This record gives sequence, C-alpha cells and structure tokens, in this order.
Amino acid sequence: MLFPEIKNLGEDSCEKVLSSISLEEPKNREFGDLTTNAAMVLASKVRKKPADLAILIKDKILYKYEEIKDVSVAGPGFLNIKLKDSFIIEKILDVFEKHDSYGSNDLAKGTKIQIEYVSSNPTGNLHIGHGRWGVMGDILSNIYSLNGFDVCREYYVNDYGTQAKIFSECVKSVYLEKFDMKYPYPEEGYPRDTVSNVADILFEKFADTFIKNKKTLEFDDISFSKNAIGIMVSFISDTLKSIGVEFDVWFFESSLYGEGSFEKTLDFLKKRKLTYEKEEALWFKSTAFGDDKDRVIIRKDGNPTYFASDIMYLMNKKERAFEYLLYILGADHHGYISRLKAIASSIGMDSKKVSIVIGQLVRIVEGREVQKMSRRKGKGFTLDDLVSEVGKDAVRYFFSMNSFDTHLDFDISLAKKKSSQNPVFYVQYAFARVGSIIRKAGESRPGNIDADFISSMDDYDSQAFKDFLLRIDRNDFKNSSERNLAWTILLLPDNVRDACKSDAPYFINQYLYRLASEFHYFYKHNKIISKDKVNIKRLLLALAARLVLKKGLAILGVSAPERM
RNA sequence: GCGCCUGUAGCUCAACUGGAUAGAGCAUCGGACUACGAAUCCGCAGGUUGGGGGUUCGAAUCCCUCCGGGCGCGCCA
Repeated sequence: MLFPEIKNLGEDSCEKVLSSISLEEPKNREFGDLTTNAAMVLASKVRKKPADLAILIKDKILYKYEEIKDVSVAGPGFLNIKLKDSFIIEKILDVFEKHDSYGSNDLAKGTKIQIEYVSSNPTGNLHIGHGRWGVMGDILSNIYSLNGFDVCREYYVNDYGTQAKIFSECVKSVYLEKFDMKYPYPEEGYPRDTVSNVADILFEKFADTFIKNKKTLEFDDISFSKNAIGIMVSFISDTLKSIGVEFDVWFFESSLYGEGSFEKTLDFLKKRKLTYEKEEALWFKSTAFGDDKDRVIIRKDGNPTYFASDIMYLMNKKERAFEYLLYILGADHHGYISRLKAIASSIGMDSKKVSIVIGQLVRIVEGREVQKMSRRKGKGFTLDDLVSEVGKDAVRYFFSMNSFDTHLDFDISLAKKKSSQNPVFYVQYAFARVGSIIRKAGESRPGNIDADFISSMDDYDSQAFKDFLLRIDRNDFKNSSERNLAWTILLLPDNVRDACKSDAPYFINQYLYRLASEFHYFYKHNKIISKDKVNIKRLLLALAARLVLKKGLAILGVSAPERM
C-alpha cells in the first residue's frame, strides 16, 4: 500500500492527472517492452485527439531517448515503446553491480511501521489459518523492509482476560491430578490433550512448587498461570519458527496493566468525555468515530474488557512512535476494522495510517475431499500437522501464492508432488538448473573461461567476476528467448514495489513463476556450454536469473537448493 | 435483518486498480530425450466474466437490483 502520502502525489488536479499516466508492460508483449497511456490521459487537457497527440509525443519527445529503439502508436492512442538490446544488457550488468541491494529501494526512507500478525490466543495450537496470516505477515514484512521501511514484527499475546484464566484453570486441574488432588475442570474448558502437554511440562520443570500448602489448598495461581501461558506461547513460537515466521516483539496484554496504567487511560478518556455509564458498566463512545456500536470498557463486575486492552495497546503503539500500523487479521475478525480505527482516531492518531488487511479463510483439500480448518482437536489439521505433511517451503509458497481476498484451497496432494505440477518445485528447479550449469562448466574446463572465474561465480565483488563482466558485448540478442529472459530479470524491482503498494505478496510468487518459466524455455532452446567453449552472454543471463531467483525465493522465505 | 469478503475456462487462480483480442497453471488430447537435469519444452482445445439494468470514447473492474458461497454482528478474547 505504501500509504497515502507516498502513493498519491497530491490532491491538486495537475498532479492527479500526471499520476494517472502509467508506464508499464503492455498486456500483450508483442506490442513492445513498455506502453504508456499518456496521450489518452492528456488529450482532453490540451484539446487534441489522443491519436494525434500520441504522434506528437512520439516524434517530439520519445525519439530523443537513446535507449529507445522504436515507438509506435496503437489502438485508441497507446504509445508502445521498444527498447534497444544494448540498453537491456547494460541493465543486466547493473543487476550484478547492485547484487545484494538489487530489488530494494528507499522509497519509505526508514519510516517506522509495525506489522502485527497471528496474535492467536495462547490457549491452544495454531490452526491452518494462523499459518496463512503468519506467512503473509512475514513476507509482507520482508517486502516492506525492501521498500525502505523500518519494520517491527509483533505478536500480541492475550494472556490477561477470561479465556487465559479458563485455560489456566484447565491446566491446574490436570496438574493437581498428578498429586492426587482434585480441582474441577472448567465446563466449556479447552481440549484436554493440549492442556495435558502443558501440565506435564509444568510438572517436570517445577514439580510441586506451586502448591503452597497441600491441606489448605493454598496455591500460587499467579505464578502458575504465568508459566502455563508461557509454555503455550513457546509451543506457538516453535510452530511458527518451523515455517520461518519470527517476531521482534512478543507483546503481553498483561503488561499493559501494571502501575496504574489502566486508571491513567480511564482518566485520559474521561477527560476527553469519551465515556459514559449505562447499566452499571462504563462505555466508550466509539460510534462518534465511525464504529457501528459503542463498546463496554468496564464490565458490570468491575473488570476491564478486551476492548479496554485494545485502547491501551493502541496508545502504547502510539507512544512507541510508529508512523504506520498494519494489522493482518483473519476474516473472522473483520468486525475489528471499524473499532480499531475508531480507537485510533479517538486517541488522536490518523486512522488512515492504521491499516488492516483481512485474510480470507483456508480450506484443506486433498483430492476431492474438503476439510474446513478447525481449532477443535480431532477435526481437521493443525498447522503442525500441515508442516510435517508438506514441509516448510510448500507451506510458505502455497500460503502466499494467492491474493488475501480469496478463500484459499490448500491442496495437500499437490504440495507434496515433486514435479512441474507443483509450482514450488518448478521455481526451485530453475534455480537448481543454473547450479548444474555452473558445475558442468567447471568440469568441462572450457578454453574461454578461466578457473578463477568458475570458482567465483557467486562472488560478484571478486576481480575475476568483474573481469568477466567486462567481456560482455552489447550486440543484439541472438533470439527472443534470450531477450525475454533478460527483460524478465529486470522486473524484480517493480514487483517488489508493487507488492508493497498493494499489500500483495503473491506478486512475488507470480513473478518468480514467470522468471522460472522464462528460464526453462531459454535453457531448452539455447546451448550455454558446447564442447570446449562457453557462450559468455548466455552464461551471464543464467547467472543473472540465478541471482534474481535466489533473491525472490528469499523474500518468500523459500529455500533455493543447489541440487534437487 | 445489518456489515465485510466473494462469484472469471472442467479445477485453482490472474488481469498492473476504468484500457488494446479476458490471461496462466493444473487436468484432457497431440508432439519433442544419441541433448548443459524430460523435475523440462512445444502445440490443440477450452469463456455471453452468476443474471439483469445503468454510468462513458471504453466495464470482469464503478453504481443499482436480484441469485449463490464464506465470515462476522457478546459486559468472550
């Protein structure tokens, strides 16, 4: 999304017109490398026919550029531009020049953004959906970083309210059984197997530490609960780590409530006349800020609600001076959008800088069987099940390959396949193929390549590599497969930028698939190594493809194997 | 009932946010190994964009209205 300021150049009409001019790849590649609608957008402003204006732009402006080989006017007034091969080759050399920084930009210039995702209650295992939000959050964080943002990845742990309490009670009941002590298991309690795991660990680690007096049943509930939740959080953290999802901050809801901070918040709200009492409860006027109903802050029984925590948490985020806040929530939480925005406005934040992405739910599909994700045990897959079934790479690729807005069908049998039907393998195989070429080149000891270079094909800063780049000629490509591959290699930065603009990690997946496809075709139709010689320019393209594939896979957090 | 998302090829999804002939991958059918990895490549076929109206030079995209699917609407978190 890159947020309003960066996305829109401004309100004033002139800039608005300019910003609606596009320069992009045409839908149909035969039209050229780039196309612009400039003539159509500007035509009415200068009172000319789009086609006439297009010809004017073509002759007076575009032909001045050395990089341009040809321009044609087509359709209602599109200007199609074909670039010179020599220019594309220069750009490929640039890719190696930049290498590590290739694909990144500094559009956001260190702007602080916090991305909160998963934030599942620490009262049970993660389900498949959490995996999707986790992967989405992680990849989006990567993408934001590449666009220059200073990203804080955060998980909000709900360890304070009723649910956390019920969970502790469950664990306590099982735990005390180990000492032949009876404690009622709450009705509507959590599934017993997860609870037992936690109780077992507490027993192993702490033995009877929490039991202060066996006869009077005196029990250290506070410490017990804290540890029980802590263990659950470590389970969750382990699961997420297994798919490469990690956080900078694990923020505990309970930490909001120390040292009279709740009272301070109440004072703050009361002073601003944002609260009122009704039916023995304290309410927050969230409707004044666009929410669809007012919310209770303090219940009839005197306890704060979850909404109260939301307010304090948001104030806390504000204090930490994040310029932008991004939430990734499951579709079952879409009711939050208006309330979070309402809180943000009420405490003086710009609600436009609080952005909420809603991910649609996930179904597991195996053949024709459809399973809905479920948190209840015995029904459906947990995230752990899925990871052990198909592995980290497939989980990450499949979870990121579609738009957030579509319900995702996760096809387990497809994810397990090791063939071209499986997009993960297709992309990884392209990378492995370049590795294979490099090895082959080393073995065949070609006359026109020296040994230093072969051993340093990954070391773009080495002298041998730089010498190699100097040998590349600027002559035209021999065929369209060489040119298309080169062109595709150059599109990574645009995709990284657009993926951020639209909060769409799947742009990267699609780009990688296209690049892999372009490479496979190139590979099939062009010989790189012949008997005693290497085609240097083709090797250059293969190496550039390798660099970009690696970079792209890294954004997705999917491994790039040398061999498969 | 109200709100959010959604309906595109047999299946899973795209379409650069209003642009050119709606594109990919699976699946189906045909073709290519004496070959740097056939885990690949090439080709054929597949569509009234759920239905109907409207807005304009131009609509899968925006508006209205039906129909279908998912998810929300607690003094739970």
